[in-house]
Amino acid sequence: VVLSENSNCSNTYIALVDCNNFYVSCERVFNPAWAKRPIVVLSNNDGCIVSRSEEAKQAGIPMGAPLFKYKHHLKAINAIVLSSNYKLYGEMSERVMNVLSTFTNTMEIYSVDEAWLQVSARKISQLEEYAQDIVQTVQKNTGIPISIGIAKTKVLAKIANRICKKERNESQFFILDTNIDSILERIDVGDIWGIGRNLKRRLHQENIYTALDFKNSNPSYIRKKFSIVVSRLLHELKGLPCLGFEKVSNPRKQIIVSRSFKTRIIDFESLFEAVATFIASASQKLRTQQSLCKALHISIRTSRHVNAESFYQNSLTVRFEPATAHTSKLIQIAQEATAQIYKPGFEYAKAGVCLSEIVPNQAYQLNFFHEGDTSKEIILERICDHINKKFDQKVIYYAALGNPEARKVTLAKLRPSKKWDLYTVR
DNA sequence: TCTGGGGTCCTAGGACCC
DNA sequence: TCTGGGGTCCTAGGACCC
Repeated sequence: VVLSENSNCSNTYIALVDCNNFYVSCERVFNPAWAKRPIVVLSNNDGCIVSRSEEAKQAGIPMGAPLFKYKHHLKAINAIVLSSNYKLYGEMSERVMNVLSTFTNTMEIYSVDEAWLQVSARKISQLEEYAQDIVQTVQKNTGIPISIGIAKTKVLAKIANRICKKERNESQFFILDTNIDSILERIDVGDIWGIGRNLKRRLHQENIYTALDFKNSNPSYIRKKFSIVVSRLLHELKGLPCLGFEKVSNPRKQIIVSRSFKTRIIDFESLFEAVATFIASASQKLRTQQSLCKALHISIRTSRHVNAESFYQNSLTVRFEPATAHTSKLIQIAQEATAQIYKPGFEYAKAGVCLSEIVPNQAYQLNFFHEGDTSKEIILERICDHINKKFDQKVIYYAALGNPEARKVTLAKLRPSKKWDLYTVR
């Protein structure tokens, strides 16, 4: 366990800022009339509910629920049902993060709607003022409501944030600094950040049910019985910071693009067109972060919700030298890989690609016997990326990606769905 | 009929070495 | 007959997160 340098420094705090119902809140910024309406935002292909307004939560709509199970319920409560618009959420996220960055020197963007801020304060009243100021500024400058949890460690700040959201004591922040045990007593051990389903079950076997039980457990026993990961959580719960700050945004170590299909795919050609489309998108991300990759993983599968005989999934990882970020090279590799795992006679529901073994493109040592991406290829890709970005859609693409109109039918995520005409669907 | 997508980190165990 | 005790590197997959 590595303790941070400041572990004994009593005036350093960590603030976790979390946007409330982020996707729904983004939509409301541009449609103020929806302020009090129940709203849900759907996943790709309009399959699941991934964001809910407070009103929708109150009405009993669960997180992650498949839409088809709740359509009557949503109709009954006159909910607004929206397809997701990730471009919008990405831009709103950037605005929020820009505002937050003015409040600290040390900030880590943790997800699209969350950030950690390091802050020092001698008195609690200073922290309260600080939190209040952040809440108001973000609301004023972006229109997004946020909740803030403040404590000595990340794990405790997560708990503080959770209390703030669950118990909504009017203010939009909560500082967890005193009476910590009485709070931990009320928290289920499975609700601690980092404790998932499996660890919860194993902790229950050790008679550890609440966060307080966990905090009071024997650290060396936990380290032996579980792992370094769980042991760190225990120290964090005790107020000893073990989880550091990632100040710079590191380049991705793997880039995944995967989708469920709108309709099932049977033939190899269509399946490969989908895979090629994912490659094009993944390799563009790779180029944007100025990296190359040395491994490509392809996976395909039929629906999980079918009987055992018609279920099939397979995947394959291909390694290659030299490293590349070139779409056409990756498409060639993907074609062979897909052919190897494709089996006719199945109805494929999902496919994905994952680029890994990623290296920075300047530092990469060319293999003496192979040519890397040549400068002409690099320039060609750069121009295509630029044009596609400028026109905000795929204007130039490889023929392997298939007919874009046909692709829309299988992969469309923004296609308005007529069956929801009672709702507002983008 | 209809069930998301994109990440990180860690560990166990195999292969190999001296 | 008797069969050590380290160590490294790599990878697949588990577990967790939003």
